[in-house]
Amino acid sequence: MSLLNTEQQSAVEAPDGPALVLAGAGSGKTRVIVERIAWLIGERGVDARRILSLTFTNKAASEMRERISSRLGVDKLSCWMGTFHSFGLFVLRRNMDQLGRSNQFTIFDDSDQLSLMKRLIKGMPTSYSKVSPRDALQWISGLKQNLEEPEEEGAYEGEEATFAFLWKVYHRQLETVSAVDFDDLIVLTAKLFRDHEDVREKYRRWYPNVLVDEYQDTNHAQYTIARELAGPGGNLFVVGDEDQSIYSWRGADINNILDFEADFPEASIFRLEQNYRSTKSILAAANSVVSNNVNRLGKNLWTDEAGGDKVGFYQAEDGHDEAHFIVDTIAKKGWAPDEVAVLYRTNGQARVLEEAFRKKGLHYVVVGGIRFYDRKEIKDLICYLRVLVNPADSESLRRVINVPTRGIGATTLARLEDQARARQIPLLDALREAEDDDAYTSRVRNSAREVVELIDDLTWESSQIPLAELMDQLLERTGYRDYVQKSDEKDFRTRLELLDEFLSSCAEFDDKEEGSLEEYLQENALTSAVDTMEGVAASAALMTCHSAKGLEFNRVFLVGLEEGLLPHANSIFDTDSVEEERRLCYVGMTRARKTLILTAARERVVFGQRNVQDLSRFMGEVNPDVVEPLHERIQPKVVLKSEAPRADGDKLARGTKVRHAKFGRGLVRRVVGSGKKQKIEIKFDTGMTRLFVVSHTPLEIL
DNA sequence: GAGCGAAACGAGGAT
DNA sequence: CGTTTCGCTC
Repeated sequence: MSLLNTEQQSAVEAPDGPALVLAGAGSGKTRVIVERIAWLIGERGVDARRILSLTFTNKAASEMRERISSRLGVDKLSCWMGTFHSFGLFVLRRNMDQLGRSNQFTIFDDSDQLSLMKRLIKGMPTSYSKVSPRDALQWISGLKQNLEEPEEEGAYEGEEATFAFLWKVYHRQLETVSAVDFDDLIVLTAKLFRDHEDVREKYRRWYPNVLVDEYQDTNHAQYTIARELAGPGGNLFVVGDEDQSIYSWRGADINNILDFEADFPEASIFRLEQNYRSTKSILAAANSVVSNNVNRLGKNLWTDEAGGDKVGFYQAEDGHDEAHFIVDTIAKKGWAPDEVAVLYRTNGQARVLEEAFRKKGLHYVVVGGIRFYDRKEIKDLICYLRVLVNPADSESLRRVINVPTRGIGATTLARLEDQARARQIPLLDALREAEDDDAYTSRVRNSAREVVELIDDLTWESSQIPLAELMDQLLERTGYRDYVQKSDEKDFRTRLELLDEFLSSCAEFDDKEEGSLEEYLQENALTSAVDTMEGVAASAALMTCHSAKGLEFNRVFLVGLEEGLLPHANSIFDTDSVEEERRLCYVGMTRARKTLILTAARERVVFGQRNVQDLSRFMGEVNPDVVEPLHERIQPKVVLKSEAPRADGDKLARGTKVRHAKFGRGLVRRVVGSGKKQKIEIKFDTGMTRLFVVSHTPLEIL
């Protein structure tokens, strides 16, 4: 193992008290934390249990744990390591009662939040304006992450008055069903530490050493947790890079890092500017882009590495061409797929790339996008399990109360919920009472009994039998497999496989022989896409720049360097947002060790529309001395554009008979828009109906 | 209440 | 373009 350089060494041996390590990309900041913890334990004789290390993902935590263990030569390392969210969960499970709430609670993910908010908006008094559920949640989340609450009634006008109203009913409902959202895991913990001295003192004494990685992406509530734990002059050791702050939309406050010196005047400050990851060319390219940001402390990364290959740049015709260029390059260079990453700005870009990888027969994994537990089938089962653990969770019960359909439709559900609300009892208990209530039809009463018995039996069994067995029973008794099979004839196979996959994940949990059903659910809620990335052998990784944070690869393709994509269209009117996009671009570029290839497309299909794309401003900022254009094609593209007769858009109207070069005769059903983007819907004689962009469709008017 | 097709809607990044 | 909601029929 190579020795640490002088800067790293002095950071590792920083004196007690607050310390800020400003560490550039690839400067070994994780290594510094690893060595710091090893040093605290090995040299300073600190009890490992007294160390709390907070990371951005659970994967980062477990990797850190492994490195420290092998560094110290121990099997089991008893430091507490994990994300702020898992730490919040850890604290709340033991102290929620201090806040007057049950220690047993469900964690709501964003789809739970969204459906709850949608319903709350529907049920709002008409005096409030209609708002979008997403906007409402965002407004609420923005306040929460700053540990703020809405001001008194009357302080707001228009939309904000509605948001403030929703803030109240939203949280009232969360409390009623004993649930917390992701923000609450942080916010409630921060409040617990801030307002409850006994709890704070307990944890402060237990964890005199607090370390925070990726400090630039902490929000105010997370900062409060760290500050309260460490106390004035405490051993708070934070590591971050202001150039990699890419989560302001999630409340991350870059000022936490910019103001550290002001917050902790006695803090030791260290700067790590030597990069050990990338070649000179890659570093020069990345530096030349990020140096265009005004709002930064400013540092200049350097490296002893050789220049390496120049940074490649390929401007493709369109998204397909871009994807083919990538797979062709991988094949031509003979790169092992697992040393390659393709990084993009939006998840939507994965589709075309996947297609190309499949066609080329290259193994790949898409990291992120739709999570496994977000799939409808899995979510249904999770909701059943949630009710077993938390009978007050009426939100989860209402989702599955009629899944598979058992005769409790919207009207009955509304009646049951009215009952529950009037009597202030959970939905499950309202269902219990409906069993014997003549006011309901016998069909409903039977269904109610069925659900109640199912929940009661499984609740009892959940403490007796392994989770996989419990799941089996659940599937059996609900007839869920039949339900899936019947509901959709086409892809029921994949969906049944999904169930099997879920069953094996349950069996895996059983094998670990620790933890309750409750912990299983909570663990799942906090598992990130990157956490589960490991284990897929010999595959290229396809992911967003955000997901790639903290990772590194030998070969990196950073794709879609176009205005509107990177920088994203929603950011280009605001200077601060453009700076964040630039940092995101920088993060993407600095993931590369040996090869970095940038690509852009001249045209791209966005939202089903073929658009002409401008080259990204960031591409223009890359130092041209280190760029090599790759425009000579690997396989000369055969230009075979069929010059089928083009229909004149003006003559197309509803009812016009047309002939499509590929699909044959049909009838125009509707015409949308005009000019280049005009679209028409055609119903063909074959019975098929499709939508076309007129200017790109070989059509003939009959 | 269930089931189906049509219409409308919304699409950034994620613990 | 894919998903959710709407509105109709049985």
